[in-house]
Amino acid sequence: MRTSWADSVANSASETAVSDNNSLRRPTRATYVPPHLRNRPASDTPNISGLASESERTNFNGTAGGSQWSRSSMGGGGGRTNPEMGRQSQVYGYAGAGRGVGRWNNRIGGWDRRETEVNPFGGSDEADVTDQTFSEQENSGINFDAYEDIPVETSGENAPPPVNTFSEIDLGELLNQNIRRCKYVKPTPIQRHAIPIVLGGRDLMACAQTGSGKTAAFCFPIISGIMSEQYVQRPHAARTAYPLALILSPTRELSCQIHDEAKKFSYQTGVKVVVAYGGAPINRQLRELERGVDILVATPGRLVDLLERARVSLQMIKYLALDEADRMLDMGFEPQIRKIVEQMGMPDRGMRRTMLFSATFPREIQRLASDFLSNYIFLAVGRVGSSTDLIVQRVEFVQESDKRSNLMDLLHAQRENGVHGKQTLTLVFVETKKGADSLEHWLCLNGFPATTIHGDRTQQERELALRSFKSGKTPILVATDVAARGLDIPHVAHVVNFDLPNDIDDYVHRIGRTGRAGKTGLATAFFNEGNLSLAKPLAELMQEASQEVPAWLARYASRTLYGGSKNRRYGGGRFGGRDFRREGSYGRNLDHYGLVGGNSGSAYGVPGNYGGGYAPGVASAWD
DNA sequence: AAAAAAC
Repeated sequence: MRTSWADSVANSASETAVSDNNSLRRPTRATYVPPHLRNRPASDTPNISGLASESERTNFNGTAGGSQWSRSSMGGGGGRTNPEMGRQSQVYGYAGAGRGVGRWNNRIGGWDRRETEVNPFGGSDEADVTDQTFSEQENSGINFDAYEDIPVETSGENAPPPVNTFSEIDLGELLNQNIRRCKYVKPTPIQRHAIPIVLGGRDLMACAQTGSGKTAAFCFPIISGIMSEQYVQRPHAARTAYPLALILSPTRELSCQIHDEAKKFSYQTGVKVVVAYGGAPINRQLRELERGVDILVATPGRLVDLLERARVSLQMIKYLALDEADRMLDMGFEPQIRKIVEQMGMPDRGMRRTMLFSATFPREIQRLASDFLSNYIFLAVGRVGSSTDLIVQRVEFVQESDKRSNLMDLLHAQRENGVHGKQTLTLVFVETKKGADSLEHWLCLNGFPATTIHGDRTQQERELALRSFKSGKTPILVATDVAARGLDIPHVAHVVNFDLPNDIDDYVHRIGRTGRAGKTGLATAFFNEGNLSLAKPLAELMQEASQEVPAWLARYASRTLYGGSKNRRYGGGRFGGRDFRREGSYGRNLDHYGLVGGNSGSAYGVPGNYGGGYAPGVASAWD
């Protein structure tokens, strides 16, 4: 039987007192103090247990808490009494704590770091939270009824059902407050499905379009889970940090961005988020870690460093999330990730919750990834106007030697058509770091303020470049693939693939830097004989996104002999991936992703505009 | 073949 929340508070407080007297039986272990109870003077103890009585909790579980949230955030529609709420509250043991903490925090001043916590919602910061700001998207004319038609595939045993509103999920009042502060009115499709799956204790491999709210989808269950697990004990070694959750991403800037988001979601919850990445002074990161960490956001290299110095231990990890998971498991990263997950003391799969997220998930990477997962749910979710619908894609045939003058033409046209007062940002992708520097130099010489971001620049230069671009000071950013994934840069109107990538997945991620937050975007690609291997997948992708495929590109595509193993899912499919575990019965010739939808399994939601495959030779689950 | 990721 569970002890009550009030008991646990009293227990932790008294055990802390014992520990202070040096008479604890296990001197290397201190009782875990829940994040929201830390740094609390002992003299306040009597007040605590009195606050969250059993009756208050019952009251909260029944109607008060739920309807309060529903009323303020959902209008009248979300206020129905949900018979499941009581049960969920029992399961997660959180509802009562949420209310108790809220009142408690009002009474007690100066005991918690929350008093000095910088308000991440202050000032202009608030305007930055637009990616999932549905009120804004509604204003921009998106038809939200179309969400009903979003193709969703879930596979795996007994997937917890999706929810339609945040109020159906018992995330806790403090987190709910932050969700409101972020102006998230309604969960995005990936959030509707992913959050119940993880809160239900299941592992997850999730495939969802760029800009569809993945960060919140893995942060919410982590934060909620950490707040509701009151009885966890963490060892304390003087200089070793024991995070409960680890979020890994492939670039430093993306880790920073996730950290910033996670700070918003955990504001005033007492859940501590720390970021660690290379290229920045390690001492500041070490100090932050020493002050305590619940959620560690990191890039792999720096994390390995910290683990080898024994400044971080993964022994207490309860949640592991890999963002851009397919990149994290590709050839360059996989050994490092395997080391972190399998050889550095992290609890085995099954003893932790593991979440893998990306917009793309090649089959061979899925196979690798399944090593890290336990009886997982595979989830593929498209979204309204999947980013490729919001993005107009153009391909021009441009010889290598003509690329610069062609870019110049684009930029001049843009400058002439530009609306004054409205910042137009252009992101130019090139293949190499040297190429980035040289193109930036040339652009500046020719009167176009540009900057560049790539792995040969110092971290300071990289961050300065990103800031300068975001602010519009240098409205052109020349980038390598370091900027291809995950970065949420508002107001990018135009992505130019000056050099096309060799992998269609990289193309998908690159163009996903525009067309965000319900805005439309333009993506222009320069194609020549050097990109022949991309002809077929690119033509298929464009066809699938209802883009105009130039006749010359279609010819290249049909001539391509490559087909085979590099064959992709875009021909005839919609966005999304397919669970590689389900491919046995289809025959091995199916493209390496498979397709969302089809007539099998639990897939549902058929978009009305499906127009058939581009290339007749490509297998489709619809055929 | 290139890019990213530690000092």
